[in-house]
Amino acid sequence: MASHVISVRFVSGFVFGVTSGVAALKLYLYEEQKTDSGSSVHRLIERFGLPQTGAETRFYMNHVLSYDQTRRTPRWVQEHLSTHRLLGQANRKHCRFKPDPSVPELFTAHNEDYLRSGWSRGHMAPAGDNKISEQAMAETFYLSNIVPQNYENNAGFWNRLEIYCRELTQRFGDVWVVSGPLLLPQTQENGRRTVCYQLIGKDDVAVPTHLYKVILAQKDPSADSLALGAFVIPNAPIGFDRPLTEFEVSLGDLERMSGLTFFPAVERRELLKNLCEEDSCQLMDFKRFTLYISGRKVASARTLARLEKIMTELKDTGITPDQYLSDLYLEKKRELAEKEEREKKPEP
DNA sequence: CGGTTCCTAAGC
DNA sequence: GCTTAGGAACCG
Repeated sequence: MASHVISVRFVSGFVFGVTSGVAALKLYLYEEQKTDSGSSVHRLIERFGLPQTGAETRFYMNHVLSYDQTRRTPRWVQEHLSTHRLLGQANRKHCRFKPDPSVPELFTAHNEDYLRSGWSRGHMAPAGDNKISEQAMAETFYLSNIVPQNYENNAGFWNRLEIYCRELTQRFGDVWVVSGPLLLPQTQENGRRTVCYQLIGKDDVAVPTHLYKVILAQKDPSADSLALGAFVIPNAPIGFDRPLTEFEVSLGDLERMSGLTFFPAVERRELLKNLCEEDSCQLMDFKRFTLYISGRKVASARTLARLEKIMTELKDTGITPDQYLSDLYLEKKRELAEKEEREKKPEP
């Protein structure tokens, strides 16, 4: 009976996100008084309070997360992707990683923990999903949104997965994504199931063994058109020969691994379609990815020498520029030539 | 796009 | 004098 009331309180708190701790406490106490067993507990709580986990939901401009004060990482980060919000001029070069000011100093990670640790700072809500606003992008650089991530994985497979999520908005109107770290057990040689993970820095930031991503996509605003995919990605290099579907898991399996219930307000979960059946779930292949990265580099080139180096190195991989990159290159070349000519003239 | 490292100028 | 902030250069 009591557990039923508590679960209702939990769901309503999640859905509306406004149930304060005080209100929850009052409801809890009300239930206690009804069973006539809580008067001393009541006084205890009023006088000393109850332990706090810091796992409460934290709201930012374009993402929402729950922080894990034990691991100094998020436990989940949720965001909403739509075509218009992916447009904008916000630039990550103006952003800097830093401790989340809303996380108590005792429980926060610091940049020094990651420096020379062997692990990169991996976004859960990606910076690239927040080009619409400088502030929204800056908030994704709070370390509350960051986990220690393998360099190659971060720049490669995970990067391609994030790009795929953004591409999904072109075929589905709305995409919701939940991302986070996992500390999965491994079976030792003696057969014992054991959780083992590295801690880095003075703050003992936990290095996840895996990362997960849950993708919910909606083609049109009718409720039965939801498609969902859940993925568990090893925190290690993953080559272009490994398809995303290789890392797909059932939602139930991921929920058991993570201890989280995703999208709890979705009513008829059995009606959810499989994302990888509704869509390709194909990440960029090596050629397309290399062309894409070259395009980004060309766009950010500041000198003609740099520009030429980018194109030379591309051709060295055996990949010939497509029309888009060729046009981008020529435009950039013209722009930089003009700029360097202008800088040459006013010479003393 | 995802990152790091190096260098300089600002600021205490 | 030293530390910090931010831009430039570089790599996958």
